[in-house]
Formats: sequence, C-alpha cells, structure tokens
Amino acid sequence: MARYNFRDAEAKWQRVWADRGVFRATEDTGRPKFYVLEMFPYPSGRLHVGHARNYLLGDVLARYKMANGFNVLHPMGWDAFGMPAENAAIASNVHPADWTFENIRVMGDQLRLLGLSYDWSRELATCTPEYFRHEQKMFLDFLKAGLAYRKESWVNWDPEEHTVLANEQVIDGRGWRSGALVERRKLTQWFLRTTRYADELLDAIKTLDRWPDRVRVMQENWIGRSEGAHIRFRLVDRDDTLEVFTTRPDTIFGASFCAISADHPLAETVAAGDPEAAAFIEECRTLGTSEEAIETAEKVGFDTGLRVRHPFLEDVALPVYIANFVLMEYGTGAIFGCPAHDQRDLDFARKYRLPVTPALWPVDAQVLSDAAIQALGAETQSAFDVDPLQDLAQHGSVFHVRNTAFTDTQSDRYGYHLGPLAAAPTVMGVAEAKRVVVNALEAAWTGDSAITYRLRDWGVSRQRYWGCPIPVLYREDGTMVPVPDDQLPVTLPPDIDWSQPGNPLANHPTWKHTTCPHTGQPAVRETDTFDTFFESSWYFARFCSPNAETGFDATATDYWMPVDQYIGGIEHAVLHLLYSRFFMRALRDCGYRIVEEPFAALMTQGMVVHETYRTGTGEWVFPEEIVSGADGALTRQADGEPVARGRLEKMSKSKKNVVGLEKIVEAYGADTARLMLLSDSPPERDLEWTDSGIEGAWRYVNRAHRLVSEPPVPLTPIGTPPPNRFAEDADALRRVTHRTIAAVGDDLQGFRYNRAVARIRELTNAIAESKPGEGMDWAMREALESLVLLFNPMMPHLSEELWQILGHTELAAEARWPEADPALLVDETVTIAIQVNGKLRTTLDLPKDAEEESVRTAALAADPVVRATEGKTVRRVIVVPNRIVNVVVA
RNA sequence: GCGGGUGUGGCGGAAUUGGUAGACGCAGCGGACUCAAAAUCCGCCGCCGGCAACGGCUUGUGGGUUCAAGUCCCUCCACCCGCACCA
Repeated sequence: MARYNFRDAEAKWQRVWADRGVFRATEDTGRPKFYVLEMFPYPSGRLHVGHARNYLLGDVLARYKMANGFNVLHPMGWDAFGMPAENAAIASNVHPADWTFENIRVMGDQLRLLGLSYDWSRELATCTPEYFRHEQKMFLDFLKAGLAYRKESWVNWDPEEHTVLANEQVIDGRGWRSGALVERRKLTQWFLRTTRYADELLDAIKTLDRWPDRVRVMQENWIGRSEGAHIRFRLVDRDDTLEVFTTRPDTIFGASFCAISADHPLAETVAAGDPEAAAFIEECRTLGTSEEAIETAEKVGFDTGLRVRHPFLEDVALPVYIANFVLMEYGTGAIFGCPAHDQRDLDFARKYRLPVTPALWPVDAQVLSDAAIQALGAETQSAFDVDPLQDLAQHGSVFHVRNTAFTDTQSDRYGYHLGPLAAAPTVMGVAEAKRVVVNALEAAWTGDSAITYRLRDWGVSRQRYWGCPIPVLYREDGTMVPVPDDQLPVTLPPDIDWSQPGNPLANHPTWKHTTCPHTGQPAVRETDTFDTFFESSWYFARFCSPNAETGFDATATDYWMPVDQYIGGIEHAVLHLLYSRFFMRALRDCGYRIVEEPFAALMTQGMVVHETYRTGTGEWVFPEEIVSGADGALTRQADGEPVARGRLEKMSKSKKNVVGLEKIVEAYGADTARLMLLSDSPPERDLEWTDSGIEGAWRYVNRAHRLVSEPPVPLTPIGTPPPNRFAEDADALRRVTHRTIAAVGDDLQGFRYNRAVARIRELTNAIAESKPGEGMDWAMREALESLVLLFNPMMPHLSEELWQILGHTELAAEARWPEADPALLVDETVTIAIQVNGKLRTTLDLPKDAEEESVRTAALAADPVVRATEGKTVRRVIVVPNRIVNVVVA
C-alpha cells in the first residue's frame, strides 16, 4: 500500500472545494445561520504557524457547524491600511499600495495552502476606494449627527510615526506599535463622540455573556464609570467658583486644600500675572507620562495664593494649589484634598504642612470633641494612620459622620435648610453619608451628584498617507465644509515624495488644493487620514454584502449579524472590540439598521510560543546558527559566542524563533500542521511549538491513513444493514464509537479542541486493536466512517481522501455529522470503586443499576476490603449508585 | 494601589463538576523486525519501599468542612496578565 501522498491529496481536495463552491455562502432563511469570524489580519508580510492557529480555530468551528446543518458564513479579508506599508515605502521606495497588495497575494496563498473554509468570493481589502468610500459616508453621517467633531486638545504624539495616537493606543506611555515614548502636543483633531455611549456600552457588557470575563472587566475598567459629586467652591475675593469632582463627598469635612491641573483655565489665569506660577506650569508639562516617570515623580504643588470657602464651614478657607498630579482630562481637572482619608493627599499635606482632619471613624471608635479633632489633626503628620480607615471604607463598615455642621442650629445659621442632615443620625454608613452630603450640596446650590468616566472621545485623526482620507475641506476663511456625498470617495494621490518627513498628504504639491463645492472659493482638503481602527470597526458588516452599493445591505446584515463566534487576540480587548461596539451604536443613531452588539461570542486565543536562544549580550540567535560542542555547550557557529537557551516567547521575527508556514506544510502537509496546532493546549492557552509535536502529528496522519486503507478487519459494503447480533468485541467497538461521537461534538462546541483530538486518538486506538468476530465487519465500517467524519474539521484533506477510500462519492465536507445512538452510550456493567475510609482498595465490575444491597454485600466480600477491615467495626457503608462504595470503619 | 487569572508526573495537558487523579500525546526505558538505520509493532513508565504480592505518599503551602476534596471554605506563597498620579 502506498504511503499517504499529502501533496497531491491536499491540492486535489482544495481544488474540488473551490470548483464546487462548497464554502460559498448565500442567505437561506430555511436554515439556521452561523457567522464565524477570525479577526482579519494586517497584510504585513508572511504568515507563520502562530498566525495559522488563529484561523484554524475558526475553521474547525465553521466546518463543524456546517456538518451540523448550519448555513455558515466564514469570510476573510485584509485590514490593509497602516504604518508598516509607509515604512516600507520610506525604506525601499515601493509604493504602499504595491507593497500591500503583494503581501495580500502572498498571505492569501498561504491561507489557501491550509485549506481553510473561507468564502473567498467575499474577500475585501480596506485600502480600496470600494471599501473606504462607505466609511467616508458614515463619517459624514456622524458629522451631521454631532457624533464627529473637531477640537484643539492635548494629544498623544508618536515622534517615530509622526502621528497622533488614541488613548487606547498608548501602552505605558509608549506608542502601541512604535514603542516610542509618547509626547504631549496641542493639536486640532477629529474626534468621535464615544463618551456619549459610555453608559450604554458599559451596561451592555452585562449582555455579553459569551465573552471572556477578563475582556468584559477590561472594558468596564476602561470606561471607568465613577459616581460622586461636583462641588463648587466659592473663591475668596473673586466672583467665581472652582468646581471639583469627588467620589467621596462624605469626606468634605476633612478637606484641607484644593488642587488644580496645570492645564486648568484657572491656572492659566494665575500664570498670566505670576511668572513663578507660569514656570511651575511649564515644569509640570515636561513631566513624562510613562509608568517610571509617574512612580518616581514627587507630588509637588504651587500655592496660587487663592483661597476657596468650604461649602459648609463658613469660617474655613482652603488654599488652592496647582499640582502636578491632577489631570485635566479627568473629572473637572480640579480636586479637593482630604489627607485623613487618602494616601496621596496625606503625602501632599505633609509636604506643605496642611491640616489633617479626620471626617470619618470606625463605628466603635470614640466620638471625639472638636478640640480633640484639632489635636489629632495636629499630630497626624506621623501618628494618625489613615490606612485602616480607607480599609473600612472599602468594606462598607459603618462610620460616624462626625461634624458639628450637621445640626439644626447650624443649618439655621447658614441660612439654608440642610434637609435630611437635620434629622441625620450621627452614625451612618459611608453610602448614606455620601447621599446626605450630596443632598446638602444640592440644597445649598453648591454641588450636584455627578458621574465621571475615564473613557475619552476617540481621536481618529492620523497625520499619515496610507489611510482613509477624512472627507472634509476648509475654505480660506477657515470654514469646514463636508465633501458632498456625490463627490465621494476622496481618494489618495498615487505620487508621493517619501524623502520629506511629516505628513505626505500635507506635503503633496497639489492634492490638497481644491475648491469649495458650494461657493467655488479656493479650499484645502483635510490632510489627516483616519485611524486604521476605523476600517476594522465595521468590516464584519461589509462581509454580509461585500458588493453592496451602500456600506452594507440591511437585509443581509439582518440575516447574518451578529457574528456568532468571533476569534482573535486579547490585545484588542479595549481597542478594536470597544470601537466596534461604539460604531454599531453610532451607525444606529444615524439611521442605519444594524445590531448594537456585533459579536455575540468571543474567544481569545493563546499565542504560539517557541524556544529562543540568545548570547550573553542578549542578542537573539537563530537555532540553525547554533552548534553544540562535545560538552553540550551551545555556541554560535559564526564566531564561537556562547549561546544559552532563552525563555519560550511568542513567535516573532525579532526574536528569531519563527517557524515558517510553507516550510512546515511543504514537509508534513497542511493537515499535520493543523493537527499539531490543535492538539495538547486548549485554544485559550499558549501552545508550545516543538519538533516532536509536529512529528507526533505526522505519525497520527499516517497511522489514520494506514488504518482506513488497510483496516484490521474487512468492511461490509456501503449501505449494508446492521446484523442482528454483534459479538462482544464488536459491541464494545460500537460503544466506543458512539461515545466518541458524543464527546467530540461536545468538545468542539465548547472549544475544547485538545480534548476532541484526544478522544479521536482513543477511538483510533480502539479500532486498531479490533479482531474479527461476529458483526465486526459492520462495526468496523461504522467506526472508520465515524472517525473520518469526526476529524474532518481538523484534518479536512485527509478526511476527504479517506472518505473516498471508504467508497463514498460525495464530499466529506458536505456529509452530515455522525449521530450518537443514545442506547450505546450507557453501559450494561459499570466499574465501581471500593474504598475503605476514603482509600481506594479495589474496583468491582457490576451490572448497571444493581440493587444497593447486593453492591454493598459484594463490596464487603471483596478480598482487599476484608483485609482492610479485619478486626475493625464497620460503622457505615456509603453506596453511590454506579460510582463508588465507601466502607467506614473504626 | 485596584482588578482578573494560573499553580496537577520529566514536559503539554485530562479528570463525567464532590466520587477510581494522571485520559490523550511528547520525551524516556526495554524488546521484536533489520546486515544496519528509518518506519512500524509489542511492553514498561507519578514518587518512595519491596524479588514479588503489596504497602505508603502524591494535585504550590498550611488549616477546615465531608463517609469522600485537584474540585468547596479560610490562610499563606509563587508566577502571569490588565488598569493606574482617575480625585
């Protein structure tokens, strides 16, 4: 028998699938739909086996669902705008478009090599005008709806990519792709109003019950809703107020200062008349935003000399500082400091010798007199430990809200009614205290309850060429004019001079010059392009009707959306996944008919990691550059430099541990690579790529081929009805077969692909051990056919080949998933574990559902049990039907 | 600091959700076939003691609940990830 020729077989079946349009999807209301999508790639060059895993995980599900009668949509495309294309253009003078389309060609071929079940007729690339013209239209709709706007603000500037980055794209103070330290710049930029949907996006996270918890938590944290209050402090000797945000209005009686951001308007007012203040502000702005800078930066402030009145204590005035730790972007850019209940405020108070006044006590603490509070505050610089109070605050214990302002007489004195404060008990919980204080603020017109979000509006302007042009112009008088719909798309000029730094569109000699469509006046185009996350925020909708005249055809999205299973990397937990959720809602509010939640279920797959090697100086080394000496020491062949095995790392070019996809497919075939990538590790976890692993998968592929080509027992012809009787062995094989069918189905549905592989191997082992006997020829055909169909989602080419060898003329890809016979899933006998005092002594094979009394008798009579219970009294015998017997002795 | 997660043989990982810990695979050891190698096939394979039958121990640590704990509760330890001058 010839060995499995995977090269011919894989090419042949890929051709057959394509010719017959097996994976072509069309709307069919008669069948349930299933939309499987893997996050589409950026066409950066070549795929390695690590990339392949992602697509494979979706492919297995798509094929499984197809076999189970679902109408499956499984498309693929290219997130084709982005910096790397421009970098290539600058480095080697290729046009970004040429570079991108060449990569698309190469990577598309690589994907086809793997035999993935894509409907290639829906392929799209986001850098084509046919695609991005629709998002230009969407943007204009956003503009009309007030969801897009332009403003001058401080932004994150990536000095390496020469462009602005969104907050989500700044990781630890560095650009998410360049790794360059991000600078702050004040620029006029386009924003999308994501904050309008903060609450909706937050609330709807609850409905995403098929998303990983950690992604949901990350989005919740990112939106960062905080409930609290705005408090307006009256400025002394000025007809103005200072508004602060706090989550702890209950600590207002412990306030000892206010602090404002260096970017706060009031700070600028002060700076205008005070050079020292201006210098301090300048100093604050040069401070870095990286983690190290923040951790080491001392909390410093500048006393503006301004004072504000305490909202409740007439005779108390608080100093106003400009402080380097107050962020203009959060809340109102101003805070009040309560040193007794906040570590950072305490640090600040100690430094500037400000009073530390406790406002809250544990419920069992002695209620102090005003004098005692003063005394305590005075010595608090070192003695008063705030931590236990913070601790209690976290855990919701009851506190004394202890302040003389909270009495009727005082409310009379201040000339306003304190409402619930008058009747307030002196002891109340933190939550109640917050409420009481907010009510008092509202009654006195000095504050309101307020909610603040960490989420910022999405800055979408990028000062780059290879992106979608923002479709607006500016007249000479500065008026912004949207490009009329009938003049879309605004396309990119092909001729770019890459020798100049900065934004290539702004540098282009003619492109930006145009005329106003309404007045005919000279005008200039917006030279910024969209953030590339703009394209990926709606591509899944485009896949439903890739040739529609509009962005998407609502009847198609009605049928296909939402994506039933989305698969991709955790790195998009708050980038792409949040933007897409926002985008759907923004489109909805512009009159588009689309679902609000685009991804019903999400799976975040682990990385493929591989061993690395480095020299003593930390240089990465390719494994093939290394030679092993007689003593086992590793050195670099070229220069004899000692080399040590490094950590397992995600495959990347820079770490020199990439395993190329073609190389593996060439040597072992797509199915072997697929099996390797699906075995061993569960999909969410990292998978270690090893040579022995691929060898093991290769062995299995050949073993399966051999087993079906030369079965251990001859088979009955196709369609033979089952015999009346099966010998014990044949019956046992049938039970294994049907148990495996049931288990593999469950495992595939639950993304436990590694376990499904293990079950399939078990069935393979059982088949290989089978001997001739009555009914075995029939059971053998049943087992082999089931096996071949069960591993079809994982190894589709081998499955087709063997399905044909088994005599079938239709395709395995189009065959129905085998059905498990419930009658064969229950055994007639069960193995019962027998324990004495919880320790296993023996096992007994007994009839299923045997009488408890007879099980008990059999257990007590078993030799090991007799030995273990000798001379002891049997106190209890616990019998769990069909499971276990535990004999308790003393 | 806040939040989330993980910890099981030499390795990747299973364990019907409280009921025989270590499925399946990798590596390793022994054997068959072969002039030899590869491939293939058969056997062994958590640790300790024992020729063996068998006994003891074992799921990061220590405790608890239970007839019974990898699984539930508490304590501590280690590692990984996310967010963070967020008021």
